[in-house]
Amino acid sequence: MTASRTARERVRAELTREIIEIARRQLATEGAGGLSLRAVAREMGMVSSAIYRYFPSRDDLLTTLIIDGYNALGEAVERADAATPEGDFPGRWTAVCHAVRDWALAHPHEYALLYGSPVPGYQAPQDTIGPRVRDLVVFGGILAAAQRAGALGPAAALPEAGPALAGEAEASLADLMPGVPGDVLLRALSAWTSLYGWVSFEVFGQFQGAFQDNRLVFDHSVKVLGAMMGLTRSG
Amino acid sequence: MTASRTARERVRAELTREIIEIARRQLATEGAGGLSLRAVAREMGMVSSAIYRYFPSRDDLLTTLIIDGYNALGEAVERADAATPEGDFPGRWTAVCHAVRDWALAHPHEYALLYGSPVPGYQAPQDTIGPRVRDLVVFGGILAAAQRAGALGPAAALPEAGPALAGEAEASLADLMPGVPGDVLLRALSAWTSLYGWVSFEVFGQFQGAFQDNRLVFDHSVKVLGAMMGLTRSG
DNA sequence: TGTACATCAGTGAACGCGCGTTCACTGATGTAC
DNA sequence: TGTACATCAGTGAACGCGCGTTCACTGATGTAC
Repeated sequence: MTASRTARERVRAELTREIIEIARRQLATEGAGGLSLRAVAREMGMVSSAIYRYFPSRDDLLTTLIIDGYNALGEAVERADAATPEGDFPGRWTAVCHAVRDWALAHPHEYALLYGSPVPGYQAPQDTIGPRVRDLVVFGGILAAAQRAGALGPAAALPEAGPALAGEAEASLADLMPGVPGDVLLRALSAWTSLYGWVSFEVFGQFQGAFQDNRLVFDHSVKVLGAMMGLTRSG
Repeated sequence: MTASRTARERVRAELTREIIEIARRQLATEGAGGLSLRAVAREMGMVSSAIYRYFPSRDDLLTTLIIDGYNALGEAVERADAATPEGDFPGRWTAVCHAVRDWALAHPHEYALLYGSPVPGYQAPQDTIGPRVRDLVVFGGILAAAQRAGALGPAAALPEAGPALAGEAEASLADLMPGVPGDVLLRALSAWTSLYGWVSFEVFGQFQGAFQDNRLVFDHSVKVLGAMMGLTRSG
């Protein structure tokens, strides 16, 4: 009977979903490395070996979580982009950024799984590649569309921070960088996060051979950031 | 005898160093979470409990490694800065960036320990705060000095990438962002790494209350990056 | 509709492993007189 | 310089824990005639 076969399969799908859900929750409390099949089984009220009816190994469960994570982040980014008027390219970029940040803050351990230290002993299989770049694809789409629309020019004048924001930046960073105006401090912060963002991407394997010579690209990137901060020579 | 007391103490200091050294090496092969007192003891040719004569617990050893890591990175950054002519502020910034990247690539697991996912169950004690900001202090010093020297103006015109670099960027990213000039692609890459750098800092606890309202600061930062990319409205 | 067989989910015990930490101990090294 | 005592490093056994994975099994669910 197709109906009854579907019944069994439906239970199976249901339990599989439940396992993933519990695993995700455990990730959130124990952290990336502490994911344990036995703990999942315990919470399911199953004996530990029963999990193997659903996932052939711990790594497969981890892979599923990773793929789901990239997809969740990707969907959030896609939704944020789609909700912004098509021609408002700066707005779309901003929306994407907020989507990434909001999702990450709401799912810190999943974010860590995707963009933090690689899980020791775990090698991501091919299946993760597609979902992994979903956010990038959105970003790329925005840039490409802006280019087609003629809305991608040379760097524009950077927006000034309001006095409130500049004041907060000065209050936070005055001891580290005395005398530097808040506006510059904020740009410096962007440069700093860009530096560590790059290095983390590279060290944690997010780039994996994207460029022939990472160092050259990095070097240029850093010089752009220096100019963005407004640094010039003296003496 | 002061001499003999020093002898015993010298052995102690020596072995302590050796434990740290082995632990650091293990970090490099096993990853951050896989650091094990027993494994260290094994490699020392000691019984596992003997380690407790040197470190009261696993977390203390971890703390030592973290502090040493921040200090090593900080020293590398300080050296790079000091080796650049004082008035060459863009050069100093660039040198600092390369120092961070070089150190991270040379010590990926230590970098992961410092800037990757937080180690589950580990709470960094107060002692780490000083070493943690050594690199930032250097950066702050450069900016503050540039300010005093009048070498910190409004954002300068961003440097163009040479044709070789632009070509490589286009080759790498053409499928994601078709039609976008290489020069813009490179700026976009900086913006992208800045986004994820920020989010990682915030999620992984590097900011811990630096600003009253992270979201506002982030929002401004993102708009600066949008302008840097040259995004404008259309339609 | 009813029966014989095949498929599959879940059980329970076991294997072999590694971990952090405690504790009573031995024996060497250092100290005080 | 020599002896009695205190300090300290390292030992070895043990506690109690959790892990991933395998395997022969029971019993329920689905399938074919």
